Amino acid sequence: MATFQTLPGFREFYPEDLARRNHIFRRWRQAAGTYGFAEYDAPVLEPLELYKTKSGDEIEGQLFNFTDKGGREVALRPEMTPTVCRLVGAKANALKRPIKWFSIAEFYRYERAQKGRLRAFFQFNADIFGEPGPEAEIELIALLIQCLAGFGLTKDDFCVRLSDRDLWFFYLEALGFNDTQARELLGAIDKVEKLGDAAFEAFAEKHGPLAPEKMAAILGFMKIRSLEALAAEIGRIGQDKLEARLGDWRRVIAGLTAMSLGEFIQVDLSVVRGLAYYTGFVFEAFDRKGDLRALAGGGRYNDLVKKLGLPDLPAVGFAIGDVTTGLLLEQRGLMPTFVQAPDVYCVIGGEKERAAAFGDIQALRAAGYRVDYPLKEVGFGKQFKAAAESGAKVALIYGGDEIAKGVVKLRDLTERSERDVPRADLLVTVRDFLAGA
RNA sequence: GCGGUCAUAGCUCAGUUGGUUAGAGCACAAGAUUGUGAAUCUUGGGGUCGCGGGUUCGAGUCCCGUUGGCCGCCCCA
Repeated sequence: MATFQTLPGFREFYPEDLARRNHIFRRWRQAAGTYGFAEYDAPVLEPLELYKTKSGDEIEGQLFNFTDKGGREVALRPEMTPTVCRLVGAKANALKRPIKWFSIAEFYRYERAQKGRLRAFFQFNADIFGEPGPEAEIELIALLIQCLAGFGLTKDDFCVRLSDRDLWFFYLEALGFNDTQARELLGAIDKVEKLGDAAFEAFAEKHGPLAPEKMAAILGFMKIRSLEALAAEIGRIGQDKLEARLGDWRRVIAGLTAMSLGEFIQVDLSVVRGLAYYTGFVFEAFDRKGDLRALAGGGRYNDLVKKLGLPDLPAVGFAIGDVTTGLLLEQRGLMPTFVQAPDVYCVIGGEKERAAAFGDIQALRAAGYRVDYPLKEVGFGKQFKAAAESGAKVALIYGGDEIAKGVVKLRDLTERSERDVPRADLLVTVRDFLAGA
């Protein structure tokens, strides 16, 4: 066994693995491009303080962090959001609005690896800055859907659960809770799916038991799964803030429906996400059939840019990871197999013929064709076998007889037929052959 | 950080109540083969049996520890 092992939670990408990874990246990049998002990148290493400021000191336990030789406390990035906030914030006054940016980058988290979660992973991040209205949510959720639908996944494979922290705060306010209590209740709501009623025990210990009718209202609000039911409940409460917020919901749903994406959306107020920095809509993409963890997640974070010491800038964004996406595609049989085949494979008789072949090989390569040949002199039998196994459509045979006649034998590896081609016509003949094949 | 489970060749695995020099298939390489295809035959390389310790005359096999994979808990930006 090897003396040095790969670090836990890290992956190596052998050619087949990298081909699959690139396939995912290609689709994401394509989606972002068609939605008018500009790609950026940023440092892998950042000041530790950037993440502590955003998420609190406890975050350090989940980071790959160390002190560099200059005495700086630094960390490998665990996410892109604070970084992109800094990039955008630094030039906020000079950038055209809306600012629509995306990136594909590797992230590092010091956590125990398990299914769908590793210590090093890639994420596609997309954000819109400078647009406070729900139009930004429409655009971003549509992009999120395309980031999965681009692989052939349909509304039967995944859905986007839409929720809203503002709506919750207004609702809890209407029920008579103060801001501190509301935050704690949201923490409990986030855990109800796992813990059931026990999720509210911590709240009850601090603030006294929940009145049965309020508990029932909260549990009922969580179970809302349609815009109609939401409107009905808000109408029952009759509070102005809730009514106004319902208007934003109608716009988001209407917009996505007009994009023919309505069937991907699932109203689900049980999604609140643990992160305290989200300020409005939050959304997560889920596998509809399987038991995978969340495929993607995002939401609005209007206060974060300012919190990082930058201009006040509304923002909404999401991230989707390569690990769960890859698992889902494998499960659905939507991950293609990739073969790296040359267009042309050259069979070369000996050293003399090699010199002639090299000239043609380079000419074909300059014309953009993928050309391969045996590095060392081997028998014809082996070479023909290698040519067939390479996956090339055509073999060019450089034997002593051919060179003497000024021709190359062109073998159709599919049809197993051969013909002589004057070397002067080789480029044109190969081009026509490959174009016709 | 906690728990379960597994670890023999590049891959899939076999390996008897502990007993000689650890095997097979696939894959890879060479040859049969100095001009024609995934075949066949022959041959070869490749293992400190994850690592370390213990029991024993003797450990791939039993015991303890440890590292790593997988699964789950905590967490999940």
